[in-house]
Amino acid sequence: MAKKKPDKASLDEAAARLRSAGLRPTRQRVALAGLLFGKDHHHLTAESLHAQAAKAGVRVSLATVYNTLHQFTEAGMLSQVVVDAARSYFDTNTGAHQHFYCEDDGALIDIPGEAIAVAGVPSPPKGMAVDRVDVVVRIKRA
Amino acid sequence: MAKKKPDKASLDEAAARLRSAGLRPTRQRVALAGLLFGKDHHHLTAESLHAQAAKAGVRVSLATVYNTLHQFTEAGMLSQVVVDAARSYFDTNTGAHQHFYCEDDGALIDIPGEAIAVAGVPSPPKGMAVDRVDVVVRIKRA
DNA sequence: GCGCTTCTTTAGAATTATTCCAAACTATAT
DNA sequence: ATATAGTTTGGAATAATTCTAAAGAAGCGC
Ligand SMILES: [Mn+2]
Ligand SMILES: [Mn+2]
Ligand SMILES: [Zn+2]
Ligand SMILES: [Zn+2]
Repeated sequence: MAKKKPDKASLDEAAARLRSAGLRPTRQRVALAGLLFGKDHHHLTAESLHAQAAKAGVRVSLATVYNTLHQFTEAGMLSQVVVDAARSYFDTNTGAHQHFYCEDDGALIDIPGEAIAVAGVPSPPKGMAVDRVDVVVRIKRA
Repeated sequence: MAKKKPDKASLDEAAARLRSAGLRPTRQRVALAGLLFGKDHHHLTAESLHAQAAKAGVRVSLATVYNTLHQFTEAGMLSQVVVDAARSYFDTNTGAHQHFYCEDDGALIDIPGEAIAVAGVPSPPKGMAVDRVDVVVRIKRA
């Protein structure tokens, strides 16, 4: 039997996490949090999470998946990765780190934050502050 | 009087450039090339170029603007900058360089290639080769 | 220039990702 | 239990981009 739904413990943990983010632990949010944070870090899109939820037997509308992803991002539980103009990726790894992006198949691979060093970033224009520095290493089949 | 259309010399130059890229110098392509390459490097979107063309009295459909931007990019005359999931930016600066991206108003500002150094990029997975390394410095009003 | 072939342009329809909306729910506080 | 404010949802609406097929223009040999 495939392990489809996250266990109760991780769901309770998810509910607690939501409460402390000021979000009501609704059935949908708890279930999505369970799917997102119960396992290793990974990358996803609204569509892929929606599909995963369906596969796990969780009924959620796509609109709610979008709402939830944005709320979780707002709350710092997810980060957004911009690598392709056509799709929005989200990342359960919110620490400072970078990515390989495979232009052939759209796959994202983490590069640990300590690995890469960016030097020489000029100071931003007056009145602006650096929010973050994103590095995308675009790769292709050799 | 505002200088609307590029002068004849730069249009001839544009036509030559197109021919050597294997593209027929049609009225539309020559005009767009004139708007794109006659001045300093800059960033643009399909919509903004389409609007600029209209203002200069050049009749071109939006579909042709999209086609042309892609063909020019293919030919190495433009590069594409991915910073926002909602819009596709193009850049007349095709040399190696990086960008500030202002999250407040969507403005792009060049960072010279020599300024930034990225160290520690791990080698890509077997069979893959690095196409390029993009650095986006996201800034916000302080 | 003429005719032929091939490439281009274009209006408008189609596609895709995402957001909006208003009505039907539901978590939480009292 | 009730009331209230926050949530979910199906479906419509947006917006950027691509597709289609028909009409137009460029290049070539004559
Ligand atoms: Mn990761
Ligand atoms: Mn889109
Ligand atoms: Zn990541
Ligand atoms: Zn640039």
